[in-house]
Amino acid sequence: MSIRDERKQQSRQALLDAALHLSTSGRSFSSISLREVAREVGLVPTAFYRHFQDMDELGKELVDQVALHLKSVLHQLGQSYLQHKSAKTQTSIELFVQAVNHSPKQWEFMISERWGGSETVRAAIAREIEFLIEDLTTDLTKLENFKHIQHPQDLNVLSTILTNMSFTWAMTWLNLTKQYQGEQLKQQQTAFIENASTQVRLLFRGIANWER
Amino acid sequence: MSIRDERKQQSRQALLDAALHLSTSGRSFSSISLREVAREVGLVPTAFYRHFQDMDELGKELVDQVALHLKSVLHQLGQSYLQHKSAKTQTSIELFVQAVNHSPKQWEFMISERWGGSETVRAAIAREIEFLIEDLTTDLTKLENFKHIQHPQDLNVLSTILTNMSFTWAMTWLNLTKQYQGEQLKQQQTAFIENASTQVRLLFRGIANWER
DNA sequence: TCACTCAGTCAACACTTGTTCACTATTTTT
DNA sequence: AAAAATAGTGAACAAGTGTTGACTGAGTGA
Repeated sequence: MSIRDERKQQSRQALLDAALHLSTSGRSFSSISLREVAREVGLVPTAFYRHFQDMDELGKELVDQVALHLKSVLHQLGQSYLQHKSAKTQTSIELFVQAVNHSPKQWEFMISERWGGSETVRAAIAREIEFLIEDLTTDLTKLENFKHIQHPQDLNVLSTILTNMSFTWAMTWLNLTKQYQGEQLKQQQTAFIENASTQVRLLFRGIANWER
Repeated sequence: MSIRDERKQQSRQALLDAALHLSTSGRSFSSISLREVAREVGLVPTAFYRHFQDMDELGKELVDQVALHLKSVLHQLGQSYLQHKSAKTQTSIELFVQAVNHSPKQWEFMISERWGGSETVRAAIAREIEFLIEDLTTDLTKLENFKHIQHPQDLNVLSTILTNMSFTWAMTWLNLTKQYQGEQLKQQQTAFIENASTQVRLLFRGIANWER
């Protein structure tokens, strides 16, 4: 890649990073301005147009990038679940919140903009979530515990629940860090993990006794 | 109430209605302006200050009002569930989406602003949702099917799941109406109802076989 | 009846927004 | 080495924003 293309790529990425940063600092993507994003990376507003036609185009690109990131994180998470044979549900949840802690902005963006104010971003996210659910479904097919499920669409239902619930967990978890601190935070966190674990156990108890 | 107070109340309510309308027309609450709201009800921007200090205060009030509405709708829904003894899960879901259809803007506001761009609105909604979960928990206590649940916090977990999932259902349902139309819409809708029903059955199968 | 309260008006302010256009300076291509 | 391409600049625009202060006039209470 030529020097110029490389630098352009840097600026482009800086704009995307700035947008992600700004729209996960208590604001929403639809309420941040083109000028703010440009200012954040030390660029003049007009330079923005060298990279994106408008904020909507940046938003679409940002969704793609964030979704790609989350997908790899989730895949990694799934692998480490398969590795540890007799994995307890609680440790699974702990691994999950650890993953959320590792890239909080990506999770927050994906979840809060899912029903956010930008039409195009919403559409892009909906598309990515469908893929996510699809991927999870095929992963579940390979698990020993679900061999007794006859109708494949039942696994899809489970995948849908798990995905949606994990989004709620992630956001609730992140909110804890914002609301509490110190010892009280730790208390709330362990309480939450216990709660989420029970949710999963409840769900898997349903699966174990499933018949149409 | 005096004539003047009555008219003031009308304007106040008109402002709240306008805000709800604007923030559920593909936009978000944090991206609508004080002037827009005033303009929508045919008032000069400065008149806004006779009713609210700023948009945040209006937002808090709007959350209160919407939450009150949803609470009554949900209570009514719960009652009609208790009335019909052998209620099938599918008809329950159908009643639910019917309720969502009855006041779509309220549902959309509550759900999309739950993780939205306004700090104060988010806090207010979080508070209301906690109450909602609490109420549902006490309602579940009275149901015959759950008498075997020993730990009361387990019912709270179930209530949490149901509440969060119903939010996702409501939003997914409303999105169908925006994405499809005609015969294809009906197809998607019945498919969704089937899907959501399976989710509930899965959950209740877990409850039926519950033990710590 | 008459002074008073106050919801709504009007004009003005300082500021931010998206977008245009002509420009500069550096890299790439010929 | 000359010419072309282009990321970033700078000034300017029309339009929208929140908030101020002084006003008007219909309804209220003495």
